[in-house]
Amino acid sequence: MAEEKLRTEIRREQIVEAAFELLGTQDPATLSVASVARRVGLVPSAVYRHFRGKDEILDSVVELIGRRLLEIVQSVRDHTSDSLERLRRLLMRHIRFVRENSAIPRIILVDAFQVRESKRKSKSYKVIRAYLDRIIQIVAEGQEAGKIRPELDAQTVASGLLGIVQSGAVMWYLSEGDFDVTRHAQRGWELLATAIESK
Amino acid sequence: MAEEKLRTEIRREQIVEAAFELLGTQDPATLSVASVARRVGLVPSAVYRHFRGKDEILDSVVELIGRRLLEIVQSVRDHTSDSLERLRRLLMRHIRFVRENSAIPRIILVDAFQVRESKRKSKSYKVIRAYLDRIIQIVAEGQEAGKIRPELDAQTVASGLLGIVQSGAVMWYLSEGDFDVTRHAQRGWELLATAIESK
DNA sequence: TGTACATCAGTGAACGCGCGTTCACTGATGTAC
DNA sequence: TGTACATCAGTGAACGCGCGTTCACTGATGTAC
Repeated sequence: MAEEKLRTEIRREQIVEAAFELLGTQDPATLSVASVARRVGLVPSAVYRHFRGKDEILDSVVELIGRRLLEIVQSVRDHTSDSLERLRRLLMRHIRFVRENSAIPRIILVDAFQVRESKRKSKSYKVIRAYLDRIIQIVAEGQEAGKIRPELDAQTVASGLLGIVQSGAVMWYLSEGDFDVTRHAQRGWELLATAIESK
Repeated sequence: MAEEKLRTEIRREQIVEAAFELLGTQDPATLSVASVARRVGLVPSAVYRHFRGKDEILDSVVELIGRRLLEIVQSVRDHTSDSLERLRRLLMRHIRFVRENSAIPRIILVDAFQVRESKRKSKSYKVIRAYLDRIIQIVAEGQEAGKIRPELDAQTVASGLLGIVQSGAVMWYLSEGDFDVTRHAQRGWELLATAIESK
C-alpha cells in the first residue's frame, strides 16, 4: 500500500495534516484511524509506528491549530497597520474558515463540550487563550493609538469578535450552509465597530 | 429493577428527561442508553419498549429543548416589559444554563458540528431559528418603542446576544470553569447595549 | 565498490471492548363477563 | 364481587458491529567494515 518507506518525522507530519483535513468534515469521535491511514496511503496498523494512538494524533492536531492561528495573526499584522482594519480582517479570515469547513472551529468547540477533563481540552484552552491574547493586544494597541475607545475592556472587545464568528459558525453548520454567514459577519462587524470606535 | 410498571407515555417523559439531564455533562456520542435506563430505574432493554432507539431519544430531547427555550422567552416577557431589560435577562438566563452545565448549549452545538445531515440536525436548526425569531421580535418591539436604534438589523442584534453566550460557553467549558463567564456576560452586555441603545 | 548486518517502516490477521439492539420469556395490570 | 383472559412493561442473555490496538513477520534502507 505505501508507495515507499518514509522517515517517522515525515509520516508524523503527514498523519497530523491528514487528520486535520478530515476534521474539516468530521468530529473527533467519528474520525477513524483507518480513514487517516488511508488518506496518507498507509494501512491502519502502520500509523502505530508513528503515534501511540488516536489521542496522540488529536493532541498533535490541536498543536497544529495553535500554530496556524498564530500564523494568521502574524499575517494580518504584516499586511495592515490600522487596528480596526486588523480586527476586521481577522474576522473575515475566520469566516472563511467556517465556510470552508475547516477543522479549527470544529475540533476546538467539540473539545470544549465533551466534559471529561483531558490533556487535549486544557491544551485547546491554552491555544485559544494564546490566540485571544493576540487579539487583545491588537485592541490595546488600537486604544493607545486613539482608534478605539480607551475605557473599554480589551478582552470584552476581543470576545465580541469571537462571538460573531461562533454564532455565525453554529448557524452555518446547523443550516447546512443555508445561513448567510458572510452577511452575518459584515453586519456584526458594523455593529461592533460603531460600539468600539473612538468618536 | 423497576419499582413498578408504568404507562409508556410516562416512561417516555422520564427517559427524555433523564437523557436531557445526563446531556448536561456528556455529549450525545458518549451518552449511553444504559446510563439513561439506569437513571430511570430500568434495565437497558426496557428502554426499547418506549423508543425505537437512541436516535429517537435524542430527537425527543431536541424537541424538549425547543419547548424549554420558548418557555424561557415567555417567562421573561411575563416579568418585564422593557425590551432592553428583556434582552439582558435572557442573556443572564442563558449564562446560568452555561454555568449549570445544561444540555441546551451542549446538544445544540455538538449537533451543529457533526456534519452528516440528519433529521436531528435540521430539527436543531428549526429550534434555534424559532428561538432567534422570538429574540428578533423583542428587538423589533424595542425599535418601535424607540428604545433601540431603528436603523439596526434586528437579526444582527439578536445574533450579537447569542454570540456573547456562545463565546462565554466555549471559554467556560474549555477552562473547566476557570473563566469568569458572568463577568464576560456583563461586560459583553454593556458593550452591546451602548451599541444598540437609542441615544 | 562490495558485502553483511542492524534498523525500522509497513503489513495483515486477529483480538477485545463497548455498546446499541434483539428476542423469547415473565408476570403484573386492567378489562370483559 | 369474583374469575378468566389479553395486554404489555420489564427482564436478562446474547448477538453483532465498528473500531482502536497488538503482534509476529517482512523486506527495504542505510550504515559499518
